[in-house]
Amino acid sequence: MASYKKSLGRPRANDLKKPTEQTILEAATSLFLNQGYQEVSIDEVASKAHVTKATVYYYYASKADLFTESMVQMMYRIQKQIDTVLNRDEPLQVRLKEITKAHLQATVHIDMNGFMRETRSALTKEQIQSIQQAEENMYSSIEIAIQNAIQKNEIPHHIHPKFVAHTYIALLQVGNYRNANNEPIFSSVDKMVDQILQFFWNGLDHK
Amino acid sequence: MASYKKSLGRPRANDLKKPTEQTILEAATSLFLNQGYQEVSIDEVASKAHVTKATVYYYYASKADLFTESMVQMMYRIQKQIDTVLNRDEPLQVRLKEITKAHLQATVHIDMNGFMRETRSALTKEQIQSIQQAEENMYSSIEIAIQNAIQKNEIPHHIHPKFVAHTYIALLQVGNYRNANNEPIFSSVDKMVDQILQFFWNGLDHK
Amino acid sequence: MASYKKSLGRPRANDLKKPTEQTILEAATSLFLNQGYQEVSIDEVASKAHVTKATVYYYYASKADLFTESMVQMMYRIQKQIDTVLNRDEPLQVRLKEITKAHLQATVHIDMNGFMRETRSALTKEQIQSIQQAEENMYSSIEIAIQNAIQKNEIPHHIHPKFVAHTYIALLQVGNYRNANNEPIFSSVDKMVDQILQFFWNGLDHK
Amino acid sequence: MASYKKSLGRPRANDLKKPTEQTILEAATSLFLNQGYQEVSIDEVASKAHVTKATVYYYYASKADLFTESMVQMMYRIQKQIDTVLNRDEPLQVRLKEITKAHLQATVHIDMNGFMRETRSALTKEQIQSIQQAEENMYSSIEIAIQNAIQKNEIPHHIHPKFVAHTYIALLQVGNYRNANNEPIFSSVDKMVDQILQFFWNGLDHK
DNA sequence: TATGAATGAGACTTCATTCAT
DNA sequence: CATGAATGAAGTCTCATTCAT
Repeated sequence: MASYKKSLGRPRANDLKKPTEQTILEAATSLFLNQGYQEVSIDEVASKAHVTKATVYYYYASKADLFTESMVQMMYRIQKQIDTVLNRDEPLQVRLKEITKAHLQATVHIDMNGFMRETRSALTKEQIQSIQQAEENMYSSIEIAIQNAIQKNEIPHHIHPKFVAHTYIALLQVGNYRNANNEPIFSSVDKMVDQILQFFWNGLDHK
Repeated sequence: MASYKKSLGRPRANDLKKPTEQTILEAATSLFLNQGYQEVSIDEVASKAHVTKATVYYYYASKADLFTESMVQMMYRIQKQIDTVLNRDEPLQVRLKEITKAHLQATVHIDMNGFMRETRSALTKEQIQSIQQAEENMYSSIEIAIQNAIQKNEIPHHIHPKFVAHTYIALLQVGNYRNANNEPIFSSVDKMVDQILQFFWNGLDHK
Repeated sequence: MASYKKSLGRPRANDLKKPTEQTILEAATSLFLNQGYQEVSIDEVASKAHVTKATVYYYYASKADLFTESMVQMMYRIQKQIDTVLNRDEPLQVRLKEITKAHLQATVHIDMNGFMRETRSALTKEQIQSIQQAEENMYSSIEIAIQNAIQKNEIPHHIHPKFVAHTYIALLQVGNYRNANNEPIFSSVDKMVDQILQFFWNGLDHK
Repeated sequence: MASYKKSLGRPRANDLKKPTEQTILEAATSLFLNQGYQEVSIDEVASKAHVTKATVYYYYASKADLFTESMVQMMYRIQKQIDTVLNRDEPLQVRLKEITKAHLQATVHIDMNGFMRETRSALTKEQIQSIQQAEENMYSSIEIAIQNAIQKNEIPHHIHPKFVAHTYIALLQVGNYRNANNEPIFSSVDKMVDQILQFFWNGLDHK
């Protein structure tokens, strides 16, 4: 099915070819994020990674496995990126602004809630837990930043960090909304970022 | 798959029975909401509605059709319920509290964003538009309530009604979050409702 | 499924409505001839006859029945037409010319051979025989005309009437051939008719 | 439906075996010729080729594809056979006799006209053209032989080669006719061959 | 390491037919 | 006379998975 051809013999080392395993995972991640679990076929993944279906199975025992590893790796990467920003020595407001902007500019949006509904019945309990763990780690990063900000009196003491972390992520989704004509709520990303953060910051401040 | 048996031909009249068409639609709605488009098979819908696959096709030309009509009808129903509450002569805060509580207690949560990713490629343009239209109508209801509240000076003049409407719905999603152990953020629904509304109300109030 | 509406009540007698049964048969004949047995669905027949599927079944016990009656009636009609011409008091050559021309101008061509291959397994033995009988009657008409022509010394004595009758029908098929671009062998029907008859007449004349 | 069992995965190599692809094509050809397009199910083809339905789809993307390739390959084979005989250095009459006899003895008869009516709506334009092209190639072979015979003065100059080629094939069909009792027109094949050729030869000779 | 060949299970869909009204 | 509602059986096609090479 795949018509892609490789030249014969062992590939030269300086081809700086990514290991096949990683190539496959990246192809899978992108497809799963854009189309959802069921819509993506192993053939599609294989074709996008320029290998054959059997090769995908050589590295990943099942589609559910491939999905799980894709999601976990992706969330891990996002978490690292968030962490990098959050660990800077700047006011929380500044750091969140950067994260918010980055998220709204990315083409790929995470919305695990919707994802899992479709996927749940195809995964084992362990696989579901792996993914949810990775998701919670993402939330935890933000939660910790909130807690630190509380200690630095950047935000009120009485707020609930976990709730606020989720609130923040939920507000990000608003920035990704498009109506039937594919138009966002505000025409510029910057406007959107400002509105979201202002709303979020106000929301925290309940005297 | 269907174990329920009926004999061939037109069934004897029975006034107590809901029309088959509606029975099927309800079965479909519930399944689609819980499992997503791809995970639900027509056989499952049929079996849940106590009819055969062929009967489903007698009323709905395709799975995509059935899905579209399910979603549109469902969102229409939700919109009506929201409208009923919103049209009461009470402070907005009181009315939103009721809606929030109702939503968090319902077992079914709408999250069209995630839904459509999975489904997009299976639907025609017209079908997608139908669904998105119904979704926008839901948001509009809230938007209008916001606008009315602005005129009554219940909330500040400078806020953006559409943005706020989306914000509100996004916050509702937080109330539906469950972690890997299926635990919500707060143990009681009432607590959750209060927190969401307080955050929302604060968020509006940016002096 | 059929959206066609009739006005209420018993139709007026002077509507000169063809009896429903015949309307259905005509719709069926035309569809079967153009698309073959399997390609035509009862729904299509019903829709073309402006009745519902159930009405078709009210008059014809099965699709195979409907097909059989369609074919038999059609061949009977063709036979009558051929007979009318053949019974005239003119040279055989003149009479055949008329039949040939009529056949080549008709949009519908009979080719029972091909038809029956597709249909055989769907019909009962009796139904197949009915159709083949009707077909043979058609051939017989021509055969008899040949025999009469022999007695009138219009054509040689030693020829085999049945063989010649089949030969004649086979040559008619040549006139219906269209190549990949839908072009016939000769550009005008008259040219085709002349060539076929000249070939046929020569063919008979084996001294 | 298929009762023949094989285990999953790639089968052990076995040089004696015809390639699966060809086995399937042959099974398909025979079934299509005898029963027509619609009557043949992929399951039947698979079962006749001792593979599963999925294997058929591994090699042929759709039923229409399988049909197209079957017909094209079959006509190509017939054309080659005809060519082999036609290219011999013998009088045309002798060569046609051999072809005629071979055709009447074969169990499989080509009658594309009837075939295509039933099939047209299931094939793409390209597929129909492929088949018609293969058919025309068959006719061309004969046409060319006719033209050569004209140059060698074996048959009159004034005849129209394409028309005559079609005439010849049409006459072959007469030899395949069977009445309601499955009896041919003449009891022996040799008699039939003689009659057809005599008629054909006479037909050509119109002074 | 990588893959071509094959399969089993299941999905969507169509359609002839039946039956109470 | 005519039909709306329902079904059973079958058909095409997809896809995750397996296995010998």
